[in-house]
Amino acid sequence: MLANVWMNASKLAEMVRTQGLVYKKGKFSAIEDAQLRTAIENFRVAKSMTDNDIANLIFTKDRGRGEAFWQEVTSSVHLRPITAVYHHVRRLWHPMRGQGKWVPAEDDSLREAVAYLGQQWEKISERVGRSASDCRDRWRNHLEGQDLRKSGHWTKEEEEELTRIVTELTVLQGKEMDSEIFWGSVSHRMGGRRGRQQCRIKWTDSLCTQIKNEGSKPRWSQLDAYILVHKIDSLKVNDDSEIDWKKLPDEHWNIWSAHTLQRRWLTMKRSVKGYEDMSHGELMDILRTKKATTPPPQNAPRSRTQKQPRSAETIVDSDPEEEEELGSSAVQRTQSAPA
DNA sequence: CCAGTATATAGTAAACGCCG
DNA sequence: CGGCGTTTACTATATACTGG
Repeated sequence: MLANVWMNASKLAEMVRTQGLVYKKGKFSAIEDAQLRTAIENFRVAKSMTDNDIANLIFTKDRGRGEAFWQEVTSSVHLRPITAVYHHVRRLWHPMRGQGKWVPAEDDSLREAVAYLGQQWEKISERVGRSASDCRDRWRNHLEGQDLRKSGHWTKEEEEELTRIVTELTVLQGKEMDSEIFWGSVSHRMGGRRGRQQCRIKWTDSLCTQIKNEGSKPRWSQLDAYILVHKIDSLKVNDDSEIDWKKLPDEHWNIWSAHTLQRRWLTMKRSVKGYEDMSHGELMDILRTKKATTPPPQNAPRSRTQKQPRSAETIVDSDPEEEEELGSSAVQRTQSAPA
């Protein structure tokens, strides 16, 4: 069904409601990508086609001609709808993808193309030499309204303005401070001086975190690293690309944004020598021991720089699954520090 | 104890991506 | 195609380390 019927999103949603259909959405993991590559290669060999033939098949506008191809490829990934595979593969195989930074000449070319053609991104793509979605992103995120846009450090006033706007949109509506927000409109209400991504990152990583920590910036501690490693470990994923970062924090350990946690994970991962050639499992084995056996420097000189140490006990005893012998040692370490 | 240097972190920007 | 989210790269600054 998923692999054979082309359903758009609303049709899918309806099937979920009426038929109890289950399907997977969201970012494709590294494992799924590998499965897709294998399936495509198998198809190519079985039909004795060239890479070029495959590319033609992927990008042909004649949906009927590629029907068997898309069905077979889709069946190689679990619970993905054929429509999602179609879009994903076309992006992945796009000849103009991944060209890196835009140079000023390209920006000029894009401005000119938009002025001439309006927002016809496929046509613009041909003129500029970047994929249609790259052109659209570059335009809407960076070029449009660029004269208004500010970059660099935020002033106190800007931070207060953002806090006020977000508070109006969340707390004053009876919502959580870190609930979903339409960042496009926040950006608009900031007078376009800051873009949607600027506003979002500034809020989730900095201002919101600071408020949750009673007004002062929290510092990343060894305990946080410990919790992060063990949370990831408890997910039992095969690869870190399968982690849903939004689901990591819980009610007692929620001061760090998903974005921050991902970044922390990345640097932690890179700190392991030879991580590039390791499986996720091997990496976790190393990190589990590394983060469990390296206690924070005793009566840490670190704690002096920590303006306002938050209560560590609440955080620790909130992780019932993760205590065991390691958990209890973490409690001891941290309880002696603040107070 | 200090200066000089290596390393970690925070803040920012932007590429990359999925959904309806 | 417009909407928004996620992941990674870059860089300035803070912190740790080292030899003198």
